Amino acid sequence: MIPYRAIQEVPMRMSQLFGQTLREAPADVEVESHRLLVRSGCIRQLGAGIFSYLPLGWRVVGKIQTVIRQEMERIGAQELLMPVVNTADIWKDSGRWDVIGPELTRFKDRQERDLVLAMTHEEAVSDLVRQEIRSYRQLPRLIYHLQTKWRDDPRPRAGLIRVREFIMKDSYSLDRDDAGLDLQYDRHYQAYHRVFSRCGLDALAVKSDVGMMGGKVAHEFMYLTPIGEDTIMICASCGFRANRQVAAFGRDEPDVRADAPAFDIEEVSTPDTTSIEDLTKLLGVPASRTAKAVFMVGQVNDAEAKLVFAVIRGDLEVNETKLANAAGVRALRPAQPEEITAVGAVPGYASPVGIDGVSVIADVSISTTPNLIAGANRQGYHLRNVNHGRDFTASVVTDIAAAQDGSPCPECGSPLAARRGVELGNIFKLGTRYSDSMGCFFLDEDGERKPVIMGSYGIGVGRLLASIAEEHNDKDGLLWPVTVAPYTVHLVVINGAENEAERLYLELERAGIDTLYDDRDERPGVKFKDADLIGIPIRITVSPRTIEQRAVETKLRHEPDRGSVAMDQAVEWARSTIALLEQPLGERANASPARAD
RNA sequence: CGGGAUGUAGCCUAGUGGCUAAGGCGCCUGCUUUGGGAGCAGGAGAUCGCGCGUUCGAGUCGCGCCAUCCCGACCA
Repeated sequence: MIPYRAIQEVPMRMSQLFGQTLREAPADVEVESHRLLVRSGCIRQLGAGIFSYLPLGWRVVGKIQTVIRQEMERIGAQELLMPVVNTADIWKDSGRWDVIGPELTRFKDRQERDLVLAMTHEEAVSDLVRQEIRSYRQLPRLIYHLQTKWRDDPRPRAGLIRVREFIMKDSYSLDRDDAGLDLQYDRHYQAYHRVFSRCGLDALAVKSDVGMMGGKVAHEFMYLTPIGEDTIMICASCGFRANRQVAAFGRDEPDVRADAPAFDIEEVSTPDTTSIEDLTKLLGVPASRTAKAVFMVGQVNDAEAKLVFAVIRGDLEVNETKLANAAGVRALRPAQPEEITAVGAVPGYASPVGIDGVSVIADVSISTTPNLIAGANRQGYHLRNVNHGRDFTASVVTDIAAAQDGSPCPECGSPLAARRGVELGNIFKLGTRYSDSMGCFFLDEDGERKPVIMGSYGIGVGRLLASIAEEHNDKDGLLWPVTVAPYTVHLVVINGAENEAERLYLELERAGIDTLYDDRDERPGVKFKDADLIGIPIRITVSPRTIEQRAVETKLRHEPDRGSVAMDQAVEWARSTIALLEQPLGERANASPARAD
C-alpha cells in the first residue's frame, strides 16, 4: 500500500493554482464586481444565476464564513446543517407548498414522492424543533447553518448580486416568550452590524416588508450602491429609513381643506382623455385634484385570484407591496381590460362611483381630499366633485401610496431621498407563524402548552462577497479588506532571487501568514498586473535588486508608493501590517450601530 | 411572462450570399528578453449555438428552438 503524503507541503504557489486570470472579461458582464471576480479567477459562470467558486474565490467565501461564525457564536448560536432537499410534507404542513409559486422548485424521486429544493429553511428547522423541543427548560436556543439555497428567480442579474443558487447563513431563534425573541432579535441586529463592518462594508438597517416569510417585524441590512435593485427611502435630518416597499411618508397638505364643503357632483364631457395627464391638461387642474383608478389582479392562493380595485389621488403612485398587504393577496399583476369591464367599470374612465359588488381599496389621500375629479364609468365622461363617503365608500382606506424621492419624512417632514441598495441580510420576528402551522409546542413552567416563538435571520454570503468587491476596487483590480482577502500577503519573486524568495515564503507560512507565492516563470510586469487584479492587501517583492540591499520591497494594494524592509524583518513587518490593517475594521465593528426603529 | 440585444477557438473581436473562416490575447515548442500584461519563428485549437428551410452556393437570408445579457413584470 502506498502511504498517503501530501503532494504539496504548502498552501499556495501560483504556479500550481487552479484558475487563470483573464485580461478581458466576457462580453456579457455588466457590473464591476462581476467583471473583476471573473477576471481575477475567483468565479466562473455555469448558467443564468449559477456560479462556481474557483479556489481563490472560495477562500474569500471561507474567510467571510469565518467572520460570520465568530459573530454568531458570540451571540450564542450553535451551528448545525439542514438538507437542501426537503420533503414536500413539511412545506405542505407550513402551507407554503400552496402559497409559493414557481420560484420553489418541486420534483419527484423514483418513488414519485414530492420533494422540493429548499429556498430557505423555516420548514426544516420547525420539523427539528417539533421533535426536539418539549420543555421551557430547552429554551431559549439559537441555531444556524451555512447552506446552499435554490430559488428559481425569474431574472438573475449583476453577477453574484442576484443569483438562483446561493449560499446563505440562516439562523433561527427559539424562545418561550416575546421578550426572549426581542432579545435575540436585538442581538442579531448587533451581530449583523459587526459582520458587515468587519468585512469592510457599511450596511444600513432599514424597515422592511415581511413578504413570504410571514411574521411581524423585519429589518433589512442594505449596502447602498447604484447597482442595487431595492429602493430605500432615507431622511437625512432625523435618520428615518425604510425600504420603499413599506416606507410610510408624510402627506402634503391638500390644496383644498378636508373640511371644505362638498359641492354637487356634475358630469363633464372629456373625449379621448384616458390618462391623468390628459385630464389635467384638458380641465386645467393639478393632478392632486383627481382620483386615479388602478386595477390589479391578486392571487389569493394557487387556485383563486381576485380583482383588486384601488383608488388613489392622481399625483400619487400605488405601492404594490402596500396594496397587496391591504388586499390580503400576493402576486399582483395589472388587470386585463375584460377583467375591468366585468365589474362594470370603463377602462380610462373608471372610478368607484356607481360600482357595486367589488371591494375598493382607497389610499388615505382619497378620503382627505374633497371634490375630486374621477371617471364617470361612461366612455368620454368624468365627474367633478366626487367625495368619499358621499358618492362612494371604500371597503378599506389605508396607506397604499409609494413614497417618492422628495416625499416628506413621516417622522420629521424633511424631504426623503430615494437611494438604491443591495440587501445583504435580513432579520424577521416570525412569532408563531411556523410554530402554529407545524406544531412546535413546549410545556411552560405553568404547565401550559405554548407555541415556540421564532425568529429568522439571513445573510447572503455570495452577495456579500460581490458587494465587498463592488465597494473595494480601482482601475487595476480588486482591493480586498484584509479580513476577507483570499491571502493576506502576495509574495512576488523576480528572476534571480528564487532562493531568497523561497526561504521567505516558508518563513511566512511558518508564521501562520496566508501567503500567495507567485513563483511562476513570468515577466515582472505580468506578475504585478496579476497581483493588482487579485487584490491581496500586502505585496512583498524579492528581486536581485532588493537582495543587494539585503531587503525586500513592500507595497500595500491601496497605497500608491512602494517601500522597503530589511529581509530579516520582513515577516515581522508583515505581521504588524496585518494588525494595522485589521484595526479600523475592528473599531467599526465595536462602534454601536445606528438604529432604524 | 412581455420588450430589446447577442451567440464565430478558453477570452475579446473581424467577416455586409462566392475560393481553404481572419486577427489579437491566452495555450504549446524553440530562440531571445527580464521591474508594470516584451520580441522573433513555428504550432495546436472552430460541427460559425441547434434544427429546418431558401439558394447552384449560407457564418451571412427566412422560420422554429435553445442559451446568455439588458429593461420591465416578479422577488426572502
